[in-house]
Amino acid sequence: MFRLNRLVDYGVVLMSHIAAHTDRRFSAPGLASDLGLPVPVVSKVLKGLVHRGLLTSYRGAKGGYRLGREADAITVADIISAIDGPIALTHCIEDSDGTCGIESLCPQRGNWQIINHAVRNALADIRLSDLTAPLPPFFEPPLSKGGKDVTPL
Amino acid sequence: MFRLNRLVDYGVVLMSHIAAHTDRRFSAPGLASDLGLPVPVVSKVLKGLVHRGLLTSYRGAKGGYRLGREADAITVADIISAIDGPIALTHCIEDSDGTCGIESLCPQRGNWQIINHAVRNALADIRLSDLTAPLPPFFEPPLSKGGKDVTPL
DNA sequence: GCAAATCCGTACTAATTAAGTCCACTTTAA
DNA sequence: TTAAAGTGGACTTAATTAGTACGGATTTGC
Repeated sequence: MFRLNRLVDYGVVLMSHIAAHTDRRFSAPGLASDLGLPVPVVSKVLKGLVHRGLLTSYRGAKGGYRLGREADAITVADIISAIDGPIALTHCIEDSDGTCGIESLCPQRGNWQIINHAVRNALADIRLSDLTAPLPPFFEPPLSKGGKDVTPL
Repeated sequence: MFRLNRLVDYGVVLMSHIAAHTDRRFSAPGLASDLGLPVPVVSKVLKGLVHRGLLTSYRGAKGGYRLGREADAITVADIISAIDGPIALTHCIEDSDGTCGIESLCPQRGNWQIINHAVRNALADIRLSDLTAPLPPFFEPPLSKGGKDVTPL
């Protein structure tokens, strides 16, 4: 179906949620309950985002995550490639192990680069700050009652 | 890896090959041997392309395939969606079976539409006539044992 | 009219990839 | 010191994709 995989889907949702409250730290369990997803899954996604610097993590009790840089300096392409690896629509672009013997002669290579660039550029043009829809108020954790999810900074 | 599936890869290669010789009909077995792919696989891909009118098929002996319309009236988005189904990067756009209980309230929907549109537009801007690299005469297709990528590095 | 070449549709199996889980470890606040 | 967090890697299961098979329909040319 030519679609992003689910983890990327989660990633975008998580990032836009976190971006909506830059003054807070969000814990993995808290985010998981916000989104109704299993903790290990959320954790896995966050892991990738941290690794690429899109999120900063804080360990220990009251630890959690916040944006690694400004929301307008993070693009959708960044998020996708953090979780999913490089955005390469076809097999031959990404791996350089030389499985294909005819390399430089390859007549299709140019074609795929045209296509790859078009898509990459499209995704690199969308910033996190353009994705303006956070989870609405009624999805937010019950802060007043023990603040189980979101740790205020 | 956020990539097109292999059949789409084949499809683009097939289409650009066929587009390079608009005066010929190409049979499925002929194309398969040009690309070094199994006939049933090529056949499957061509099927989808015919179904969407990107190719016209001719049955019977001396039958085969040719472009269904001018190369500059066929876009990469057309090819992808013919083989792979609609270009919908995330799950919640395409199926309307209501698995997602919050549908119209869904705060992420708008975000995904931004992203989907960007990618769709990028792909719809690339025409088959822009993909100018046919298989050159000296191209010797690698002998395929099934899962080989058509597009070499 | 028949045989050969070709496309058509569907169902099936195998292979690959993605999704999700688990666990032992480290870090930090109280 | 203990509990609440993140980290990293290995693992299992689920889902999807790739590829195969086959019976049928259509056209050409002899």
